[in-house]
Amino acid sequence: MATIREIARQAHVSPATVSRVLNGTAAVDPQTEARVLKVIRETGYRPNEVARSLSKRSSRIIGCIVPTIANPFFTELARAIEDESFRRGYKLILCNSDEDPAKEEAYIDMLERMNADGIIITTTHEDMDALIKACPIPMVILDRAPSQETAAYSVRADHYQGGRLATEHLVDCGCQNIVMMCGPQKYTSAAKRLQGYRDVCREKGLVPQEVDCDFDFADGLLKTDSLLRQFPDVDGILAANDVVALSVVKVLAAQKVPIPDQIQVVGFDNIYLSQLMTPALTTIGQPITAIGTMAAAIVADLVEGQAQPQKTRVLPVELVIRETSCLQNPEDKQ
Amino acid sequence: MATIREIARQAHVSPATVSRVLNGTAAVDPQTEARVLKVIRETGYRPNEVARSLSKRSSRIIGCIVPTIANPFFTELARAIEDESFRRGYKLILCNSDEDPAKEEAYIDMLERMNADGIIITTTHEDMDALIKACPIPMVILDRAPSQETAAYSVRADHYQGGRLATEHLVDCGCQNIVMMCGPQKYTSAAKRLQGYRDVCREKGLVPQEVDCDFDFADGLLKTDSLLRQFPDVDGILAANDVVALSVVKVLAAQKVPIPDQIQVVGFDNIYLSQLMTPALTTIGQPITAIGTMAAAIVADLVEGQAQPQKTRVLPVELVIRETSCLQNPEDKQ
DNA sequence: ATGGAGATTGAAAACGGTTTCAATCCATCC
DNA sequence: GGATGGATTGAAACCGTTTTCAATCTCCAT
Repeated sequence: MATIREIARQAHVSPATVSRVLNGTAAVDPQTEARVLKVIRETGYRPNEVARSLSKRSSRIIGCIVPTIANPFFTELARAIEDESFRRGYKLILCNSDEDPAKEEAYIDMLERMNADGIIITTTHEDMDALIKACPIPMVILDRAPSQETAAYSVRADHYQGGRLATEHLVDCGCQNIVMMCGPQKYTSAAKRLQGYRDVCREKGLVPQEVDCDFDFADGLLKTDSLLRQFPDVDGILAANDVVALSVVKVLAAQKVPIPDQIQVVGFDNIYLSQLMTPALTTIGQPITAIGTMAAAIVADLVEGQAQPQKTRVLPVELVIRETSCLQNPEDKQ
Repeated sequence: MATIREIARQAHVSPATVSRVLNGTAAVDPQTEARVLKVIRETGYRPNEVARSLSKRSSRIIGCIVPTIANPFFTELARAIEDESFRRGYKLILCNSDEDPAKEEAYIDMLERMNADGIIITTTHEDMDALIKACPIPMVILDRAPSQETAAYSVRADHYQGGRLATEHLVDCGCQNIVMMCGPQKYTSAAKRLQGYRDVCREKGLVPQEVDCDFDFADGLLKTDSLLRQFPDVDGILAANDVVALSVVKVLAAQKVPIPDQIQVVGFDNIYLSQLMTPALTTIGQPITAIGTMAAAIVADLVEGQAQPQKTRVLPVELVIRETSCLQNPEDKQ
């Protein structure tokens, strides 16, 4: 691989001049420029990105850390982030934390040492604030709410409203015995949804019934099973997310419980898959693409020194009614 | 961020010595070492990875390029690759080519310029051989077969055998009118499966019936629809992959076609999702984790200068029978 | 002719590590 | 007592860019 000095030698100029034509950082005589470009073209020279990063202390790399790429919600998010990053001229490094704070820290450390320009992270750390404070480069929090004081940048959907919408919908569908499968409460997203559920229950005079559940298939299967045993009269299930909802539907189908006739199910996220399942899933839709795009745009702006006026962006959710729930007809009501 | 020279100054040694204790590349006096380590600990010094890469012309980064992270097959593969890479001390950069050869080349270019140590790629390039030849760093081809001459490293499942197994299974299930939804024939994986299908058809005296289909949900929905119109008597569908099979099942369910009673379906890949669908999918299982682990192990070995004796690894597939197919009972046979 | 101003250019110093090479020190061996 | 040799160490070059700073050149107004 040729170096810039080699190009300079062949074009009878200094490396500085080659750098200038490469980056357009200063005017160079058109004739000289043509000569340099010719040599570059002929040799197929490509500047070494590492040397460039070292010199500029910037790599045009954005790191993205998610709990797990196995959840389609995060891969769809990552796709949106990548698209926007790419559009703005950044490369994206996608990292899996496996919900392991240590691995998460290791990746942050790695990214900083690679001169990454920014980090977009859905942290699983209990102490989000410490993380943010310790990070010397722009960071935006995805899908989680940092505590007020840190005033970190964050983009997320309105999970509280989502919890409310889902619960209200099940009530509208005639459910009397709604059980919520709560995601891990250390995540603000899960906590907010639960809060929305509880508030609606109180308003409607229902007693909240809750089951803890991780955000994955395996635990979804397990917890659905125990849920059915613990609450034999359940007629509505609010799944922790779509992936869990899929497990719920799976277990119900295996037990020949008719959906939505006996039990109605609502998911959360509206991943692409939710419309392809059989039956198609009623769910709370997050604007996944908008969240990802916005997060990437914010880091890019920060990297380029454009201060963002608004630090916290909470995007609206929407109820998407499909086949796992059924609005009660007025005449059915006694 | 402190530099190595700063540490050297504080520890009253030269940068060379600090480097030596950091890397263990040469013996240093225990007392000196202790002094250096103390300073490192106190300052929280972390070596700059970029400078290190530049100097060593190696970054301990492995690039992984897949067509799309939206297909769970590739995310599961990526997870396995990441785990093995991580275990061997490499970072993984995951890139989406979107099945766009230009984007693919751009990523390869980027990786080379970042001093990536190796590349694992599921290429969508028609001319795989040119790609491989042009790449100055270790590369292993995933899920595709390079042409004999290049003798590039590759890891893949036995797609031909998979095509055969699936077809034979449908025949065993009593299907007389099997239609294959072929993936894009420019991919050797799709071509091999088709070949397996055709061979079994010939052996069994069936006439092959084929429909072209991309490897994604959207096209799966579209092509299932046209398939049903084109072949009204179809009683067995061989989907291009599990993702397409999911679409097939979706369309059949929407049209109230009973599965497997009227039409039986077999997928390909055995992604995690296939067991969670309703009905659970009969499919040809690829050893996804083994493929990923092996690919990562091979690049790592190559990077570390251990020549691999065997360039091509073809791993076995297996038939996984679930609910979308039904073996014919002997007594049912007339 | 002279003095700037502005346009081009190159030398050299970064950036923050690693590595080669030679120097120094000290113990050991004839 | 001097030669030998191994263990430690540091100076300096190097990796391949960018960037600062000063030098040179050109052109034009005075």
